[in-house]
Amino acid sequence: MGIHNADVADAFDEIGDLLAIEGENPFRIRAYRRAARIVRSLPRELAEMRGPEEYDAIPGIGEDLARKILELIRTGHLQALERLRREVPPQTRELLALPGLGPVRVRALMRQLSVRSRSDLERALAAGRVATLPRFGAGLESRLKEAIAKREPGAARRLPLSVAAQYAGPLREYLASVPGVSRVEVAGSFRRGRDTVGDLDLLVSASSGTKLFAALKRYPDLRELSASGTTKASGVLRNGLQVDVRVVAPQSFGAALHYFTGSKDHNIRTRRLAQERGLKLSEYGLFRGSRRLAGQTEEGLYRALGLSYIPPELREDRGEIEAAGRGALPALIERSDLKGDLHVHTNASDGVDTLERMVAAAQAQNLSYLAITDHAKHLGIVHGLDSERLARQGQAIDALNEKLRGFTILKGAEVDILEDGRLALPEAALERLDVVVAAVHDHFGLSEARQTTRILRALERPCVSILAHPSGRLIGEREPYAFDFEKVLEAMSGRGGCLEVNGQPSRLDLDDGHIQAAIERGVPLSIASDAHSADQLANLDGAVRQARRGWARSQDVLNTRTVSGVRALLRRR
DNA sequence: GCCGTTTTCGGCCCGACTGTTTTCAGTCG
Repeated sequence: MGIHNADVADAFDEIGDLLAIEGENPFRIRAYRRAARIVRSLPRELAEMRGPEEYDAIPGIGEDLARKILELIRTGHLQALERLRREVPPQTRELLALPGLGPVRVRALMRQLSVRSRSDLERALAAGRVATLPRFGAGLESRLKEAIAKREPGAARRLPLSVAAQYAGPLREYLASVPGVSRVEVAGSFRRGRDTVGDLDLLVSASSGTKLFAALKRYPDLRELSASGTTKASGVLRNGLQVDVRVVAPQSFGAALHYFTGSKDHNIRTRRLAQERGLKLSEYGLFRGSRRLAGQTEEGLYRALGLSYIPPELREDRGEIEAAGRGALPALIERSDLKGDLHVHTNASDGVDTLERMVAAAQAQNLSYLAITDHAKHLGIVHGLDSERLARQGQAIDALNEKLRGFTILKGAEVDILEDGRLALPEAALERLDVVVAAVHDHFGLSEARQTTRILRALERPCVSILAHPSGRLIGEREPYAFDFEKVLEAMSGRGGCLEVNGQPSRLDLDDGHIQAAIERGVPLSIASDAHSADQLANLDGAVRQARRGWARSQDVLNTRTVSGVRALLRRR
């Protein structure tokens, strides 16, 4: 059916907003918003699950929300939401996104000036009626006029992590060069390695906040400084990226880093844990009364809370706190665990570097094998290899392998899965390869049923070793195509072979939730650069970060094995 | 609305900044 987790999350978010405008109990509102976040990042589709009992088992989803999920999936509607929409005009939600407007002021606008949309607000502002309301003033009035005139949509869109990194690096270096600054860390979702970043959170250890913020104000790439106190400042870069800078003393740095890294849900959980033990956790440290028990380092903080150290990639309140309490956190994979890369291109197809240069780059990256997987010839793929060119590349690989010591090149190809599930190369050509990477590159708009059948049919071919970038998403550009991931997992767990974690910054596909689901089903991962040039082998770093967010350990990943181990596993089918 | 070694009611993270303000509410992260 048509209801996806994102639809459920959107409905809960809308309920949360409308309840807030109504002035409901803040904790009830938080429950809806929290449930929306949880549902949105769930690795499995709710519609595929058994029903209310299974929903209720998800932490943060209780009896009531389980019932609402069921209602939405069965009927496509939520009576509670429709009732709310009759009480609170749904367009008032868009007012919440404007700066300085929260539920209290939106309610005042609605009740006292009959403002129920952005255009209503625009008229009320023009008539000079807004500043007359209690707790509204001239300052807020002009800020709102400006925001509406600029047609600011409110919440700025999230940038891919790799793009945010281009701005975070220079800003960090700039702040580190300010006199009196001893340490600068980029925290927030950037540090947690999320695939997209909404703003940059920088934490600074410095003798004086005001001096630092004066320097920040002179940062050439800064468009405006919107708030600046003694310990905290906020601004916007020229590209629209929001930046928050916080200054703390060294003895609080660990606690502040923890607080500023988040996630929000992880912080709330750890603070509650402290509270249950009669302690207080804030960005200044962990305290019993006025005595500081920890705070200089994150390690010390977790230790004092009775938890093992939780790597930032896991801090999403997805069970990491419970696991850390039991000492049962996974030993996450690290970049140095990777021994090879099973998906790269050369200038034989659409890459830019030669076979030799790709091999040299892999050696420089401390890898001991590399699968060359140029595109097979297919409509729309430029310079794709046909059987004959593939055979010739195979000879070149044999010749180079002769010369190499302690390094092996595997023969492979990235083969299109055609619309009907056939592969774009004949069986005879595929059989001669060590690694066949299959991928969907067109017809993204097929129905879920047809797309799933297409992929499953390709997976019936024993020669297919790896399903590359399985969801087809391009961050910020293209949504994943519709397909049933559960069915793909089921097929993979029966047949062997692995799912790829593609390191191209705009792909990072599988995402973290899918990775976790694959691991739970025992489906191995291939962590791949999909490099189209020698320097893109560095994509492996991003793919490892993504895999860590999916709780991946070294043993969950095929290419942490030696080349003979990989060969043995690929040959077993 | 969720949750429970203080368990079916009564709690629910904690603090900074702004200006609506003259002692604090609202917003934000």
